[in-house]
Amino acid sequence: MNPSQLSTRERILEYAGDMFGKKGFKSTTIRMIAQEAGVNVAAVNYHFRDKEGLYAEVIEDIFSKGFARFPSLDPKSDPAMSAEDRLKLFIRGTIYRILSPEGWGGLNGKGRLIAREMMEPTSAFTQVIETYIRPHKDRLVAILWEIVGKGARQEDILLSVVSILGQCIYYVYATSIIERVAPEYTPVENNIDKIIDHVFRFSLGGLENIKADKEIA
Amino acid sequence: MNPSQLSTRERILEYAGDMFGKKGFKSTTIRMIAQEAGVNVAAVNYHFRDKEGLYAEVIEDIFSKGFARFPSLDPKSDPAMSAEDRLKLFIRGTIYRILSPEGWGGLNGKGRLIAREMMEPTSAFTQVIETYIRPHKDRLVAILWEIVGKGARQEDILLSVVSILGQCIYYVYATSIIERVAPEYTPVENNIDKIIDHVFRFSLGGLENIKADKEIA
Amino acid sequence: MNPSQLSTRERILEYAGDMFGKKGFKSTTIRMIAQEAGVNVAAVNYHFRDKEGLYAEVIEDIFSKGFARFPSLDPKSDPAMSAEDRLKLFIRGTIYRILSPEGWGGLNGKGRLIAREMMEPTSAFTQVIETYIRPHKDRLVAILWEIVGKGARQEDILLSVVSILGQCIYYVYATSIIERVAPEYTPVENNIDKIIDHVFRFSLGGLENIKADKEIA
Amino acid sequence: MNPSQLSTRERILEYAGDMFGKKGFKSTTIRMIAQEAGVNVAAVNYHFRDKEGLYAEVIEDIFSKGFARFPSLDPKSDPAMSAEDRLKLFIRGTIYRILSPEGWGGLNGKGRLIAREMMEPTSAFTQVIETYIRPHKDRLVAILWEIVGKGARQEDILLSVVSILGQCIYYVYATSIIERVAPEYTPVENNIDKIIDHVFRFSLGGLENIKADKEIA
DNA sequence: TATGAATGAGCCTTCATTCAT
DNA sequence: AATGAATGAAGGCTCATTCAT
Repeated sequence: MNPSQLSTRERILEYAGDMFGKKGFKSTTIRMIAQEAGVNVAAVNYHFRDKEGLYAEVIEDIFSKGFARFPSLDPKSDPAMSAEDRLKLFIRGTIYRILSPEGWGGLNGKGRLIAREMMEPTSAFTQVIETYIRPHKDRLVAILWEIVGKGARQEDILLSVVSILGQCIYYVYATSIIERVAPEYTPVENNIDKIIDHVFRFSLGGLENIKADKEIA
Repeated sequence: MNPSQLSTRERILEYAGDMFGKKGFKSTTIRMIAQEAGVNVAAVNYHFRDKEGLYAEVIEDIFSKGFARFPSLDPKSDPAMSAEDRLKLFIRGTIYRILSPEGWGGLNGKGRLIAREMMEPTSAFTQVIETYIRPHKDRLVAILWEIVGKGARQEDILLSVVSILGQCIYYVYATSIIERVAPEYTPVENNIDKIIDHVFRFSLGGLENIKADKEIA
Repeated sequence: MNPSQLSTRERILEYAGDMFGKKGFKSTTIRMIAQEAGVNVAAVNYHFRDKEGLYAEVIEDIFSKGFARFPSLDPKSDPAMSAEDRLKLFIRGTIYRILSPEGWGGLNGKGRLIAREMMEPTSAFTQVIETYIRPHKDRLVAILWEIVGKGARQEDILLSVVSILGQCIYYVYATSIIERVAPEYTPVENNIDKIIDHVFRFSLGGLENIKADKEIA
Repeated sequence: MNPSQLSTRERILEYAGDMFGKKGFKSTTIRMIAQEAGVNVAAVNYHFRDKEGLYAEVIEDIFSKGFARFPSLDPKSDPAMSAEDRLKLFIRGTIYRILSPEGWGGLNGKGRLIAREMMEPTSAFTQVIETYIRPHKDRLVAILWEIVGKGARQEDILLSVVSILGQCIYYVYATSIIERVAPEYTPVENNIDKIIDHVFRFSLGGLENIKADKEIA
């Protein structure tokens, strides 16, 4: 109700997101967060029960905001749109969400937090998977069925889902490698549209091959 | 020199690899490693100077063994082999290295350690990039030039490298998600050959599209 | 004044008694009390100034109610009664007060609180001693003078006071030991009348010996 | 082995005993103990695992030393001794153990710690009961059977055990009350022999009465 | 009268490291 | 080469209390 009360809680959440992202759960101390946020250590425990509680809210916050800003299916898309066009929108949404500064900002932003969660999910994450990730994946599956055709094998669809998402996400994971072996493409954020185009084209070609194989088989 | 000295050091290295992989650098305590290895805590500092020193040796050890067992270019390949065939060997080597139990065993093995290093490289990793990863990538680049043709844009080649490696590595990163949303494909290790086939086909299709675009352009 | 105010205050007092009894002063937190009582933490400080203030009121409350319900000299006794009979009434009152569920309920009730106070009296207790315990003891002294005879030594009287009260109170203190080494007598509350008889008989015998010795001496 | 190592551990144990006795488990901080003992806080955890581990060793230490110095059956006693004489030795041993400065020193010494344990036993205490207290009680039971005669009821024996031990221990528990209402008998330690005589005489009289009742019944 | 928010002090514990042996 | 003892720094958490409302 009172704006200053709100701001304490919000401020903690904000700085906690940054810090958890930069240093990981274990290396982040609530003392540091409290200091940055200009509040007492005990305030963290007061508002979020414990460090894990804070972490869980941070994760939930990031996902809800990220998917609100860049939904898995762009609202601009309409049913009349071709499956290919919707695939492009899907890829665009995904890459903007994970890479752009307005989204999770890649490995140097909140993206690192998510990347870490994917590798070693905490209990906070299992809920996130059901709420955000599974529906996200289901939407991609639906698009791929349309592109590859009803006669496709489910296995090929699922493996293609991985192929497409893997391409997108690798730009987050491999940031530090890209910085070293292909510095001309960093910061990755500057090349988002190029990346989107490439992933779309590459994936379309890949699906074409899947479709062809299926027909042959 | 003396076998018991060697074995203490080696034993520490062995258990440290497991533990760092399972719990991360910060959450792994040298006490735990020492206990598992049956040695005194001080022995770790004695042999590796400090925790970071031990970690660096673990990383180097994993990479040297992993690339020795599954080189980026399978020695069975020969220059007469087609670029496509060499691409398949490359993909096979990569996926076997990161996913198979004889390699890094994916996210449940030492693969987790490497995944973590990619996300937040320590000083130990920068050397590893130069020694193992850059040559690895260069080999893939060479293969792609052959497949796409000399007239391709360098940018397309690099983005395609990411597309291919991203597909492979996503199986490691996304293990926990796959376990939840597509449990029928876990453990991922059981589907290695299926995965290799798919990634190869999908990538070949992708590259086809890149090549076509180039020709059009 | 207003009933809801009264009830808040009373409710805190009630639950505080339970909790202080069960867990001791230090281990009882005002948060726990507040939660059980369904009031805000700050209400405790508001009504009782601080934790110690609450504690002092709890102690006073317990003593005043306990001695009101089971006075040291049963009102049924009258001056014409023999000293022996009054001793029995005294013992009965004491044991019922400390052990019976209608009294302090022994070590599993508020008795524990009192036991603790005896061992480590807080400032709240010194007043209780003067108000309740000293008169209680004085009444027993008077009875003993009558039984042993005016010629007794004061010292013998005082030591006998301890002998009698010690027997009674030991049933409270030693509850946990009795539970282990003589479980057939637990819960002690079920044997109150047996205990009263025994303590009376034993004490009468003891006083007989004191009297005899005195006469010899 | 090394005297200074031994002394660190021993020194902690010593000061911990004092402090736990004076302030109770909860109010005693390992910081205070460490400071008094002139060692680092972490040394406590190193040697005793945690605060509870330290406490358990303190308790065990106190009991083993107390019963070693003042056994429940004085070694001077021999089988030819009369049951009455052995009762006196038993009472003497008990009271010296709990009250004398060479023993537990009453409520101002380690006796307070034990008193607290009796009231709210920790896991450390249940073992102590079996090792020290039950055999202690069994010895008293044996003596009482001899004094009261084989025809006595077991119940009377057990209640008499409580009557005798209750008298002894009350001097510990009620120290603070005695200090106020009968200051001429404090410090209680100065009157140990008087107390022993009284408890013995009083108890002998009590048992006489029990015996008589039995015969009548 | 009563409360939710916030605080500051303090506590137990963990951990990497050092040191004497 | 290897260890047991000991340390200092830091971290998460709890708790009684205060304050503005």
